Amino acid sequence: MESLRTGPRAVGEIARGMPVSRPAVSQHLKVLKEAGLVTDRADGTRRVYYLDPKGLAALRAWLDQFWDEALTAFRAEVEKPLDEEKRK
Amino acid sequence: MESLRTGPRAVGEIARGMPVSRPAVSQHLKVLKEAGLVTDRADGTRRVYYLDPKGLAALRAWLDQFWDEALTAFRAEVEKPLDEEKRK
DNA sequence: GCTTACGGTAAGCTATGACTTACGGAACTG
DNA sequence: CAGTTCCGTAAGTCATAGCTTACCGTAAGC
Repeated sequence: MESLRTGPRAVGEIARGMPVSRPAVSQHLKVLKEAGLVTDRADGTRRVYYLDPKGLAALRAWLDQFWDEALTAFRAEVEKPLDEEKRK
Repeated sequence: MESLRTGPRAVGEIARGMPVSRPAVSQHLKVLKEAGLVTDRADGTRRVYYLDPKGLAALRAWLDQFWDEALTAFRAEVEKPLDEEKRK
């Protein structure tokens, strides 16, 4: 995903900058595609992959909500002062 | 982490709602703690864990930046029109 | 002081994630 | 229509993530 951050790339192109084989990259991309995080497009014999904004948005939305809930709970915890200690 | 979303919890308390053993939960918490995503506090013989806002914030910041860069690249790609096809 | 509740850590097992090599198919190239 | 490039998938290997059981320390209750 880091490789795709700056734009579309073909499989072999990605693999060249990686310490792993091309098939390994293909397998990664397959998983990411199933997860909705990347999409691909044919370009001759090459296959160009790029990030899927929808997937990223979903991830962001999830994290944002998680963040909100956690922060709310955190505040509630802080502003729940003394009496707690007693009735343990 | 989902278990801690709504507030602090003790280890055993978390484990009870999980399909795994208590030590397994302890190990998860250890990793999360090393990652800076949770913190803990002693409470008698119990050990209470809660989300670490700092860690969450860092995660959010990373994802936000990733998102920005990706979206910028995405726009640039779309607004890069015809002439590309020719000089392949 | 004994016992009981709670958790961290060690040791060991197993499923599987992540890689590799090998192969085959699709699309351009001359 | 051969040869080349690019890629996906199959099959097999290996390291280890993630669990379990067992054990030990520490705090609290009676």
